[in-house]
Amino acid sequence: VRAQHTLVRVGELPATHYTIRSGWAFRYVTLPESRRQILEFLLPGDSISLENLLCEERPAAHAVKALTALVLCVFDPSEMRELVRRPGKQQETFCTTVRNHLDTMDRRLADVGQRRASGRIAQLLLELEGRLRARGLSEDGGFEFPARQEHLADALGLSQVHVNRILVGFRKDELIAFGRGRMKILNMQALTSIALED
Amino acid sequence: VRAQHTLVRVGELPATHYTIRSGWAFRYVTLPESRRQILEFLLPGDSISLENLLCEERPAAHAVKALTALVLCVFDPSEMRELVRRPGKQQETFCTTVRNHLDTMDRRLADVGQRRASGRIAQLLLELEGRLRARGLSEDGGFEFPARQEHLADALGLSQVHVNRILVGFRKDELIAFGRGRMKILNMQALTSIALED
DNA sequence: CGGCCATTTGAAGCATGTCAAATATCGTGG
DNA sequence: CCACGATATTTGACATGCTTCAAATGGCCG
Repeated sequence: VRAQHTLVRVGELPATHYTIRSGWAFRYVTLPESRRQILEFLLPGDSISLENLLCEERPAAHAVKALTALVLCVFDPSEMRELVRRPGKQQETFCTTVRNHLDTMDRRLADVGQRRASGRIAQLLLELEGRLRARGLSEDGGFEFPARQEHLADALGLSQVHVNRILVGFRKDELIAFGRGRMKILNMQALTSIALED
Repeated sequence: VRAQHTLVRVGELPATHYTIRSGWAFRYVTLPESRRQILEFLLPGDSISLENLLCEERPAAHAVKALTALVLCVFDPSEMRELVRRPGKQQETFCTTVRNHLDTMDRRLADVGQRRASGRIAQLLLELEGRLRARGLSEDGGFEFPARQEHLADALGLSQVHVNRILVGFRKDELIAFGRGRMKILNMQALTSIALED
Protein backbone atom coordinates (compact mmCIF):
# COMPACT_ATOMS: atom_id res chain seq x y z
CA VAL A 1 0.00 0.00 0.00
CA ARG A 2 1.03 3.59 -0.49
CA ALA A 3 2.34 6.05 2.06
CA GLN A 4 -0.32 7.86 4.10
CA HIS A 5 -2.87 5.15 3.48
CA THR A 6 -5.07 4.36 6.47
CA LEU A 7 -5.06 0.63 7.22
CA VAL A 8 -7.33 0.61 10.25
CA ARG A 9 -9.96 3.12 11.28
CA VAL A 10 -11.43 3.72 14.73
CA GLY A 11 -14.61 1.73 15.23
CA GLU A 12 -13.96 -0.52 12.27
CA LEU A 13 -14.25 -4.28 12.54
CA PRO A 14 -11.07 -6.10 11.54
CA ALA A 15 -11.31 -8.03 8.29
CA THR A 16 -7.68 -9.01 7.79
CA HIS A 17 -4.56 -9.60 9.79
CA TYR A 18 -1.31 -8.08 8.49
CA THR A 19 2.35 -8.22 9.15
CA ILE A 20 4.75 -5.60 7.83
CA ARG A 21 7.38 -6.86 5.43
CA SER A 22 8.86 -3.47 4.64
CA GLY A 23 8.15 0.15 5.53
CA TRP A 24 6.95 1.96 8.64
CA ALA A 25 3.43 2.53 9.92
CA PHE A 26 2.03 3.90 13.15
CA ARG A 27 -0.84 3.22 15.48
CA TYR A 28 -2.60 6.29 16.88
CA VAL A 29 -5.72 7.85 18.32
CA THR A 30 -7.07 11.33 17.75
CA LEU A 31 -8.47 13.54 20.45
CA PRO A 32 -10.66 16.62 20.25
CA GLU A 33 -8.90 19.76 18.94
CA SER A 34 -7.31 17.48 16.36
CA ARG A 35 -4.54 16.48 18.72
CA ARG A 36 -3.06 13.10 17.89
CA GLN A 37 -1.28 10.57 20.07
CA ILE A 38 0.92 8.09 18.28
CA LEU A 39 0.78 4.96 20.41
CA GLU A 40 3.44 2.98 18.62
CA PHE A 41 5.58 2.90 15.51
CA LEU A 42 5.18 -0.31 13.53
CA LEU A 43 8.35 -1.54 11.85
CA PRO A 44 9.15 -4.39 9.47
CA GLY A 45 8.37 -7.64 11.27
CA ASP A 46 5.63 -6.16 13.45
CA SER A 47 2.01 -7.25 13.30
CA ILE A 48 -0.68 -4.72 12.71
CA SER A 49 -3.46 -5.12 15.24
CA LEU A 50 -2.32 -8.12 17.20
CA GLU A 51 -5.16 -7.41 19.61
CA ASN A 52 -7.69 -8.57 17.06
CA LEU A 53 -6.52 -12.10 17.62
CA LEU A 54 -7.62 -11.79 21.22
CA CYS A 55 -11.29 -11.33 20.61
CA GLU A 56 -13.44 -11.40 17.58
CA GLU A 57 -15.88 -8.86 16.34
CA ARG A 58 -14.58 -6.05 18.41
CA PRO A 59 -14.19 -2.62 16.84
CA ALA A 60 -10.75 -1.05 16.86
CA ALA A 61 -10.12 1.67 19.44
CA HIS A 62 -7.24 3.09 17.44
CA ALA A 63 -6.28 3.77 13.84
CA VAL A 64 -3.24 2.63 11.86
CA LYS A 65 -1.66 4.62 9.05
CA ALA A 66 1.21 3.92 6.68
CA LEU A 67 4.12 6.30 7.17
CA THR A 68 5.88 5.08 4.05
CA ALA A 69 4.85 2.78 1.25
CA LEU A 70 4.35 -0.68 2.76
CA VAL A 71 4.67 -4.26 1.68
CA LEU A 72 2.38 -6.40 3.82
CA CYS A 73 1.85 -10.08 4.53
CA VAL A 74 -1.83 -10.89 4.72
CA PHE A 75 -3.33 -13.58 6.96
CA ASP A 76 -6.81 -14.86 7.54
CA PRO A 77 -7.74 -13.63 11.02
CA SER A 78 -10.05 -16.50 11.94
CA GLU A 79 -7.37 -19.04 11.02
CA MET A 80 -4.84 -17.15 13.07
CA ARG A 81 -7.28 -16.97 15.93
CA GLU A 82 -7.67 -20.73 15.82
CA LEU A 83 -3.92 -21.18 15.97
CA VAL A 84 -3.69 -18.99 19.01
CA ARG A 85 -6.59 -20.60 20.83
CA ARG A 86 -5.00 -24.04 21.10
CA PRO A 87 -1.94 -24.91 23.12
CA GLY A 88 1.23 -25.12 21.09
CA LYS A 89 4.28 -23.29 19.91
CA GLN A 90 2.28 -20.66 18.05
CA GLN A 91 0.31 -19.92 21.17
CA GLU A 92 3.48 -19.51 23.21
CA THR A 93 4.90 -17.10 20.69
CA PHE A 94 1.70 -15.14 20.58
CA CYS A 95 1.48 -14.89 24.36
CA THR A 96 5.08 -13.77 24.61
CA THR A 97 4.48 -11.11 21.98
CA VAL A 98 1.43 -9.80 23.80
CA ARG A 99 3.36 -9.78 27.04
CA ASN A 100 6.19 -7.84 25.41
CA HIS A 101 3.67 -5.39 24.13
CA LEU A 102 2.18 -4.89 27.58
CA ASP A 103 5.59 -4.23 29.07
CA THR A 104 6.44 -1.83 26.27
CA MET A 105 3.27 0.15 26.72
CA ASP A 106 3.97 0.43 30.44
CA ARG A 107 7.43 1.76 29.71
CA ARG A 108 6.05 4.24 27.23
CA LEU A 109 3.54 5.56 29.72
CA ALA A 110 6.29 5.99 32.29
CA ASP A 111 8.42 7.86 29.75
CA VAL A 112 5.73 10.28 28.74
CA GLY A 113 4.54 10.74 32.30
CA GLN A 114 7.85 11.21 34.04
CA ARG A 115 10.69 12.18 31.73
CA ARG A 116 11.51 15.53 30.28
CA ALA A 117 11.68 16.13 26.55
CA SER A 118 15.33 15.18 26.05
CA GLY A 119 14.89 11.91 27.94
CA ARG A 120 11.79 10.94 26.00
CA ILE A 121 13.43 11.61 22.67
CA ALA A 122 16.61 9.75 23.58
CA GLN A 123 14.54 6.83 24.81
CA LEU A 124 12.51 6.65 21.63
CA LEU A 125 15.54 6.85 19.34
CA LEU A 126 17.23 4.08 21.27
CA GLU A 127 14.12 1.93 21.22
CA LEU A 128 13.75 2.31 17.46
CA GLU A 129 17.41 1.62 16.85
CA GLY A 130 17.23 -1.50 19.00
CA ARG A 131 14.16 -2.85 17.26
CA LEU A 132 15.62 -2.18 13.83
CA ARG A 133 18.96 -3.69 14.76
CA ALA A 134 17.25 -6.87 15.94
CA ARG A 135 15.91 -7.17 12.40
CA GLY A 136 19.13 -6.33 10.64
CA LEU A 137 17.93 -2.90 9.60
CA SER A 138 20.45 -0.86 11.54
CA GLU A 139 24.14 -0.85 10.83
CA ASP A 140 26.54 0.80 13.15
CA GLY A 141 23.79 2.86 14.76
CA GLY A 142 22.54 4.23 11.44
CA PHE A 143 19.18 3.43 9.86
CA GLU A 144 16.46 4.64 7.52
CA PHE A 145 14.24 7.06 9.37
CA PRO A 146 11.10 8.03 7.49
CA ALA A 147 9.33 9.65 10.46
CA ARG A 148 9.14 13.41 10.48
CA GLN A 149 9.72 15.45 13.61
CA GLU A 150 5.98 15.94 13.78
CA HIS A 151 5.57 12.20 14.30
CA LEU A 152 8.10 12.10 17.10
CA ALA A 153 6.27 15.01 18.70
CA ASP A 154 2.92 13.24 18.50
CA ALA A 155 4.39 10.05 19.91
CA LEU A 156 6.02 11.80 22.84
CA GLY A 157 3.43 14.39 23.77
CA LEU A 158 5.62 17.32 22.73
CA SER A 159 5.37 20.06 20.14
CA GLN A 160 7.18 19.65 16.84
CA VAL A 161 9.15 22.82 17.49
CA HIS A 162 10.44 21.57 20.79
CA VAL A 163 11.40 18.20 19.35
CA ASN A 164 13.41 20.06 16.76
CA ARG A 165 15.27 22.11 19.35
CA ILE A 166 16.23 19.00 21.28
CA LEU A 167 17.29 17.10 18.16
CA VAL A 168 19.41 20.02 17.00
CA GLY A 169 20.93 20.12 20.48
CA PHE A 170 21.79 16.41 20.27
CA ARG A 171 23.33 16.99 16.88
CA LYS A 172 25.44 19.89 18.16
CA ASP A 173 26.66 17.63 20.95
CA GLU A 174 27.48 14.97 18.37
CA LEU A 175 25.18 12.41 19.93
CA ILE A 176 23.30 11.80 16.70
CA ALA A 177 23.34 12.73 13.03
CA PHE A 178 20.22 12.96 10.90
CA GLY A 179 18.70 14.29 7.73
CA ARG A 180 17.49 13.07 4.34
CA GLY A 181 15.39 10.31 5.83
CA ARG A 182 18.20 8.78 7.85
CA MET A 183 19.17 8.76 11.50
CA LYS A 184 22.46 7.72 13.04
CA ILE A 185 23.32 7.33 16.68
CA LEU A 186 26.91 8.48 17.14
CA ASN A 187 27.31 8.22 20.89
CA MET A 188 25.13 5.44 22.18
CA GLN A 189 26.49 5.65 25.70
CA ALA A 190 25.88 9.34 26.19
CA LEU A 191 22.43 9.05 24.67
CA THR A 192 21.61 6.17 26.98
CA SER A 193 22.63 8.15 30.01
CA ILE A 194 20.38 11.03 28.93
CA ALA A 195 17.55 8.55 28.39
CA LEU A 196 17.96 7.20 31.89
CA GLU A 197 18.56 10.29 33.95
CA ASP A 198 15.82 12.54 32.64
CA VAL B 1 -2.54 -7.89 53.63
CA ARG B 2 -1.86 -4.55 55.22
CA ALA B 3 -1.74 -1.14 53.61
CA GLN B 4 1.59 -0.22 52.01
CA HIS B 5 2.60 -3.84 51.62
CA THR B 6 4.40 -4.62 48.37
CA LEU B 7 2.78 -7.53 46.56
CA VAL B 8 4.98 -7.69 43.49
CA ARG B 9 8.52 -6.46 43.06
CA VAL B 10 10.35 -5.62 39.83
CA GLY B 11 12.31 -8.59 38.55
CA GLU B 12 10.49 -11.05 40.76
CA LEU B 13 9.07 -14.29 39.37
CA PRO B 14 5.37 -14.67 40.05
CA ALA B 15 4.47 -17.34 42.56
CA THR B 16 0.77 -16.69 43.00
CA HIS B 17 -2.13 -15.21 41.17
CA TYR B 18 -4.41 -12.84 43.09
CA THR B 19 -7.69 -11.10 42.67
CA ILE B 20 -8.73 -8.19 44.87
CA ARG B 21 -11.81 -8.77 46.99
CA SER B 22 -11.65 -5.47 48.85
CA GLY B 23 -9.31 -2.49 48.99
CA TRP B 24 -7.21 -0.60 46.47
CA ALA B 25 -3.73 -1.33 45.16
CA PHE B 26 -1.64 0.16 42.36
CA ARG B 27 0.76 -1.03 39.73
CA TYR B 28 3.82 1.18 39.17
CA VAL B 29 7.40 1.51 38.02
CA THR B 30 10.13 3.66 39.48
CA LEU B 31 12.56 5.71 37.46
CA PRO B 32 15.87 7.26 38.39
CA GLU B 33 15.63 10.32 40.66
CA SER B 34 13.01 8.36 42.57
CA ARG B 35 10.27 9.44 40.26
CA ARG B 36 7.36 7.01 40.17
CA GLN B 37 4.81 6.32 37.48
CA ILE B 38 1.60 4.68 38.61
CA LEU B 39 0.46 2.60 35.66
CA GLU B 40 -2.91 1.59 36.98
CA PHE B 41 -5.08 1.60 40.07
CA LEU B 42 -6.31 -1.87 41.01
CA LEU B 43 -9.81 -1.97 42.48
CA PRO B 44 -11.98 -4.71 43.97
CA GLY B 45 -12.63 -7.28 41.26
CA ASP B 46 -9.37 -6.62 39.41
CA SER B 47 -6.65 -9.22 38.98
CA ILE B 48 -3.16 -8.47 40.08
CA SER B 49 -0.69 -9.30 37.34
CA LEU B 50 -2.91 -10.76 34.71
CA GLU B 51 0.09 -10.74 32.40
CA ASN B 52 1.63 -13.60 34.32
CA LEU B 53 -0.98 -15.87 32.82
CA LEU B 54 0.40 -15.07 29.41
CA CYS B 55 3.83 -16.52 29.89
CA GLU B 56 5.49 -18.45 32.59
CA GLU B 57 8.71 -17.74 34.33
CA ARG B 58 8.99 -14.20 33.24
CA PRO B 59 10.09 -11.59 35.77
CA ALA B 60 7.74 -8.70 36.45
CA ALA B 61 8.59 -5.37 34.84
CA HIS B 62 6.54 -3.46 37.38
CA ALA B 63 5.74 -3.50 41.08
CA VAL B 64 2.38 -3.68 42.85
CA LYS B 65 1.68 -2.11 46.22
CA ALA B 66 -1.37 -2.10 48.48
CA LEU B 67 -2.84 1.36 48.93
CA THR B 68 -5.18 0.21 51.68
CA ALA B 69 -5.50 -3.02 53.60
CA LEU B 70 -6.52 -5.71 51.12
CA VAL B 71 -8.49 -8.90 51.12
CA LEU B 72 -7.28 -11.11 48.30
CA CYS B 73 -8.42 -14.24 46.52
CA VAL B 74 -5.50 -16.53 45.82
CA PHE B 75 -5.22 -18.81 42.79
CA ASP B 76 -2.68 -21.29 41.59
CA PRO B 77 -1.05 -19.66 38.57
CA SER B 78 -0.25 -22.86 36.71
CA GLU B 79 -3.83 -24.06 37.03
CA MET B 80 -5.08 -20.70 35.83
CA ARG B 81 -2.64 -20.81 32.96
CA GLU B 82 -3.99 -24.20 31.95
CA LEU B 83 -7.52 -22.84 31.95
CA VAL B 84 -6.53 -20.00 29.71
CA ARG B 85 -4.55 -22.13 27.29
CA ARG B 86 -7.48 -24.23 26.15
CA PRO B 87 -10.46 -22.99 24.18
CA GLY B 88 -13.55 -22.32 26.27
CA LYS B 89 -15.48 -19.74 28.16
CA GLN B 90 -12.63 -18.98 30.55
CA GLN B 91 -10.33 -18.32 27.66
CA GLU B 92 -12.82 -15.98 26.06
CA THR B 93 -13.17 -14.02 29.27
CA PHE B 94 -9.45 -13.85 29.71
CA CYS B 95 -8.86 -12.64 26.18
CA THR B 96 -11.53 -10.00 26.52
CA THR B 97 -9.99 -8.80 29.75
CA VAL B 98 -6.56 -8.54 28.17
CA ARG B 99 -8.02 -6.69 25.23
CA ASN B 100 -9.77 -4.26 27.56
CA HIS B 101 -6.53 -3.72 29.31
CA LEU B 102 -4.72 -2.96 26.06
CA ASP B 103 -7.35 -0.43 25.06
CA THR B 104 -7.22 1.16 28.50
CA MET B 105 -3.47 1.55 28.43
CA ASP B 106 -3.70 3.18 25.00
CA ARG B 107 -6.25 5.63 26.33
CA ARG B 108 -4.06 6.39 29.32
CA LEU B 109 -1.05 7.09 27.15
CA ALA B 110 -3.12 9.44 25.02
CA ASP B 111 -4.36 11.23 28.15
CA VAL B 112 -0.94 11.77 29.62
CA GLY B 113 0.58 12.67 26.28
CA GLN B 114 -2.03 15.07 24.99
CA ARG B 115 -4.28 16.47 27.69
CA ARG B 116 -3.62 19.25 30.11
CA ALA B 117 -3.77 18.76 33.85
CA SER B 118 -7.49 19.44 34.33
CA GLY B 119 -8.43 17.05 31.54
CA ARG B 120 -6.24 14.27 32.88
CA ILE B 121 -7.63 14.58 36.37
CA ALA B 122 -11.23 14.72 35.19
CA GLN B 123 -10.63 11.69 33.01
CA LEU B 124 -9.12 9.69 35.85
CA LEU B 125 -11.88 10.55 38.30
CA LEU B 126 -14.51 9.55 35.79
CA GLU B 127 -12.70 6.32 34.98
CA LEU B 128 -12.47 5.37 38.63
CA GLU B 129 -16.09 6.24 39.28
CA GLY B 130 -17.18 4.16 36.31
CA ARG B 131 -15.17 1.14 37.35
CA LEU B 132 -16.42 1.36 40.91
CA ARG B 133 -20.02 1.85 39.85
CA ALA B 134 -19.83 -1.24 37.66
CA ARG B 135 -19.04 -3.14 40.86
CA GLY B 136 -21.66 -1.49 42.99
CA LEU B 137 -19.11 0.55 44.91
CA SER B 138 -20.27 3.97 43.85
CA GLU B 139 -23.60 5.42 44.80
CA ASP B 140 -24.84 8.59 43.24
CA GLY B 141 -21.33 9.54 42.11
CA GLY B 142 -19.85 9.17 45.60
CA PHE B 143 -17.33 6.52 46.63
CA GLU B 144 -14.53 5.63 49.00
CA PHE B 145 -11.34 7.21 47.77
CA PRO B 146 -8.23 6.07 49.62
CA ALA B 147 -5.72 7.50 47.11
CA ARG B 148 -3.83 10.58 48.19
CA GLN B 149 -3.21 13.50 45.85
CA GLU B 150 0.35 12.29 45.55
CA HIS B 151 -0.95 9.08 43.94
CA LEU B 152 -3.05 10.97 41.43
CA ALA B 153 0.01 13.06 40.61
CA ASP B 154 2.17 10.00 40.06
CA ALA B 155 -0.48 8.38 37.90
CA LEU B 156 -0.94 11.45 35.72
CA GLY B 157 2.59 12.75 35.39
CA LEU B 158 1.89 15.90 37.40
CA SER B 159 3.17 17.36 40.64
CA GLN B 160 1.17 16.85 43.82
CA VAL B 161 0.88 20.60 44.29
CA HIS B 162 -0.59 21.10 40.86
CA VAL B 163 -3.06 18.26 41.31
CA ASN B 164 -4.20 19.96 44.49
CA ARG B 165 -4.76 23.28 42.75
CA ILE B 166 -6.88 21.67 40.05
CA LEU B 167 -8.89 19.62 42.56
CA VAL B 168 -9.55 22.69 44.69
CA GLY B 169 -10.60 24.49 41.52
CA PHE B 170 -13.05 21.69 40.69
CA ARG B 171 -14.41 21.87 44.22
CA LYS B 172 -14.89 25.63 43.99
CA ASP B 173 -16.81 25.10 40.76
CA GLU B 174 -18.92 22.47 42.50
CA LEU B 175 -17.92 19.75 40.09
CA ILE B 176 -16.75 17.43 42.85
CA ALA B 177 -16.61 17.16 46.62
CA PHE B 178 -13.89 15.32 48.49
CA GLY B 179 -12.13 14.83 51.79
CA ARG B 180 -11.88 12.24 54.56
CA GLY B 181 -11.14 9.42 52.17
CA ARG B 182 -14.18 9.98 50.01
CA MET B 183 -14.81 11.49 46.60
CA LYS B 184 -18.08 12.54 45.07
CA ILE B 185 -18.78 13.67 41.55
CA LEU B 186 -21.41 16.39 41.71
CA ASN B 187 -21.63 17.45 38.11
CA MET B 188 -20.84 14.52 35.90
CA GLN B 189 -21.74 16.33 32.71
CA ALA B 190 -19.47 19.32 33.27
CA LEU B 191 -16.65 17.07 34.37
CA THR B 192 -17.06 14.94 31.26
CA SER B 193 -16.86 17.96 29.04
CA ILE B 194 -13.64 19.05 30.74
CA ALA B 195 -12.29 15.54 30.31
CA LEU B 196 -13.02 15.61 26.61
CA GLU B 197 -12.02 19.10 25.60
CA ASP B 198 -8.66 19.39 27.30
C1' DC C 1 13.71 27.13 -12.13
C1' DG C 2 9.83 27.43 -9.01
C1' DG C 3 6.68 25.73 -5.60
C1' DC C 4 5.83 22.90 -1.78
C1' DC C 5 6.82 20.83 2.38
C1' DA C 6 9.94 20.01 6.28
C1' DT C 7 13.26 21.97 9.24
C1' DT C 8 15.16 25.65 11.77
C1' DT C 9 15.28 29.85 14.55
C1' DG C 10 13.43 33.73 17.39
C1' DA C 11 10.45 35.91 20.68
C1' DA C 12 6.86 35.92 23.95
C1' DG C 13 3.34 33.61 26.90
C1' DC C 14 1.60 30.10 29.86
C1' DA C 15 1.09 25.74 32.21
C1' DT C 16 3.23 23.34 35.32
C1' DG C 17 7.14 22.52 38.53
C1' DT C 18 9.76 23.64 42.75
C1' DC C 19 10.44 25.37 47.24
C1' DA C 20 8.65 26.62 51.48
C1' DA C 21 5.51 27.44 55.00
C1' DA C 22 0.74 27.39 57.05
C1' DT C 23 -3.23 24.75 58.06
C1' DA C 24 -5.97 20.71 58.43
C1' DT C 25 -6.56 15.74 59.36
C1' DC C 26 -5.47 11.35 61.29
C1' DG C 27 -3.74 7.97 64.44
C1' DT C 28 -2.05 6.97 68.89
C1' DG C 29 -0.99 6.87 73.57
C1' DG C 30 -1.86 8.96 77.97
C1' DC D 1 -11.69 11.91 75.57
C1' DC D 2 -8.00 14.83 74.81
C1' DA D 3 -3.36 16.14 73.43
C1' DC D 4 0.24 15.37 70.61
C1' DG D 5 3.10 14.20 66.73
C1' DA D 6 3.05 12.70 62.17
C1' DT D 7 1.15 12.94 57.75
C1' DA D 8 -1.78 15.19 54.14
C1' DT D 9 -3.66 19.23 52.16
C1' DT D 10 -3.61 23.94 51.01
C1' DT D 11 -1.62 28.33 49.70
C1' DG D 12 1.92 31.64 48.02
C1' DA D 13 5.86 33.19 45.36
C1' DC D 14 8.90 32.29 41.96
C1' DA D 15 11.44 29.52 38.31
C1' DT D 16 11.35 27.07 33.97
C1' DG D 17 10.32 23.91 30.29
C1' DC D 18 7.44 23.71 26.86
C1' DT D 19 4.03 25.77 23.60
C1' DT D 20 2.53 28.96 20.31
C1' DC D 21 2.99 32.04 16.66
C1' DA D 22 5.58 33.68 13.01
C1' DA D 23 8.95 33.95 9.76
C1' DA D 24 13.32 32.39 7.52
C1' DT D 25 15.90 28.73 5.57
C1' DG D 26 16.68 24.55 3.18
C1' DG D 27 15.68 20.28 0.41
C1' DC D 28 13.13 17.91 -3.10
C1' DC D 29 10.47 17.10 -7.27
C1' DG D 30 8.01 18.30 -11.24
